[in-house]
Amino acid sequence: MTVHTLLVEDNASLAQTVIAYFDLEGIDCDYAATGRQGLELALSKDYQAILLDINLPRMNGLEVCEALRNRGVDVPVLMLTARDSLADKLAGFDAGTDDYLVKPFELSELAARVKALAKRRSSLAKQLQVGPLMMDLSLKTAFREGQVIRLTPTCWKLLEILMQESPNVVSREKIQSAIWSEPDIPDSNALKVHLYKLRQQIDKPFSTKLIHTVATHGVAIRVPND
Amino acid sequence: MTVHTLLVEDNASLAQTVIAYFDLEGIDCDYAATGRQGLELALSKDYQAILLDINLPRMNGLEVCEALRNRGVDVPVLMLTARDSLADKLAGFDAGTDDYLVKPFELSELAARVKALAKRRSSLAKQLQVGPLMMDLSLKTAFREGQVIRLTPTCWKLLEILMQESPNVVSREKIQSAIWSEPDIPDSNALKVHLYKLRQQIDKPFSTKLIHTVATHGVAIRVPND
DNA sequence: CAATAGGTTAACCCGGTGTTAAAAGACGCT
DNA sequence: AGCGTCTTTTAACACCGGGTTAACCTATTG
Repeated sequence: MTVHTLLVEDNASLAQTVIAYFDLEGIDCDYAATGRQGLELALSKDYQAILLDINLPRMNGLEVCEALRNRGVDVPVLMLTARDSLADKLAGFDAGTDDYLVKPFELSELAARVKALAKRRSSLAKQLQVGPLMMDLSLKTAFREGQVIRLTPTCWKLLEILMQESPNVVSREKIQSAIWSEPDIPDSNALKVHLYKLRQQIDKPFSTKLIHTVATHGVAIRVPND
Repeated sequence: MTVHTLLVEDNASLAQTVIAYFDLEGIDCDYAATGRQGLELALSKDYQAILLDINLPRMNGLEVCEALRNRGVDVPVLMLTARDSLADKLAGFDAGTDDYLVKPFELSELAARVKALAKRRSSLAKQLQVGPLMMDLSLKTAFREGQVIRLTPTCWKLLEILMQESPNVVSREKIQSAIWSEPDIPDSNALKVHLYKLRQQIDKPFSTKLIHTVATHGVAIRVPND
């Protein structure tokens, strides 16, 4: 069985070397040159492992990794770093990295680690995160600043949609059709009430509000200023 | 919600198979047999994803993709390739491809990727920019020199029209029919007032003015001297 | 210097949204 | 089935901010 991976690396010649070697090892490897492009690919396809250079144009490797985790992608990530500093490694694990390798490295070692990673799914659970808010999809539990948040089923769905789209604004129509299936959308102001209850749970007890209504456009969940 | 796609493929029987399968998956699919025809369709309609065969008569897939990008079309493109060579993949990303699939492929996988692409497109940050002014359509937020600009719904629409047309002058009639739908266009000087308020937000706090009225012709938003 | 296009200001009105309480419905338990 | 609890929906109301007006001001042009 072939292994499907994604390499995000701005040094084209290094990338080509790695890809050529992986080819011999039976590892299929997609390639992106920028962090942003890598993130897009990682979100659009299902890889068994992702290799991220730390230094990338547009969006660095740690940021890419964090963005992936925030959207619930739990593919194993291996970080490639030129700097052998402790700070980087720690930051890497904070961002949700599974392994790292310091440049320069042996191609054979890289291949071995990738294969190892591909075998085991990332140990991290599937979860969504927006600032201090965290939603564990497998535990079916939401937290803010470590505290458990109790949510009714509809509020859960509502929050899930908002977090998936975060930091974008979601139109009320979109929210409705996501919560209720077409025919039985409530005719009155049910959504308003659920939104209100959600706010009670998520924002009321804390100082910074995360749920924001954008007049006529809809609602967004995001950390302010961002 | 149905997904609208365009398939450009010269092999008619393969195309038919794909179209039939997509139908089952709820994916609406237009079809073109040549690159040139595909390009025309892609330019005339608004698709959520475009599937391009690399080998096409008249104009190959990469060329079609490049032509689309050059004209500012940013619809996600998935390239279908028979050759599994690195060169092709790289050339594909150069041309602005978002994803690719090597023939022969599973129909289910193709459908999955198309759906992923279509979804990503809608959540991808689309934004308008004019000099220091930036409008993020997904965040529903406008910035000037990094600062957030607070806009009322009508001012938002107004700015959107101006930026879309920038640096061209937009006539007042055009603005009106864009903001209000035909029957309920205000009879008095509502537009003047909104324009005024927009200026307050966008130009007042800064040294260079971006909104310019061109006597009797209308209004334009652009960086001066340009 | 009049005529006309565009800019400024403030007042009023209306609609979208937030809030609250109570009725209706779903669900598990005995 | 019947009870109690929790959730969802409904309805009614309060509130605030944006939209529209109209009236006045300024600039430009023939």
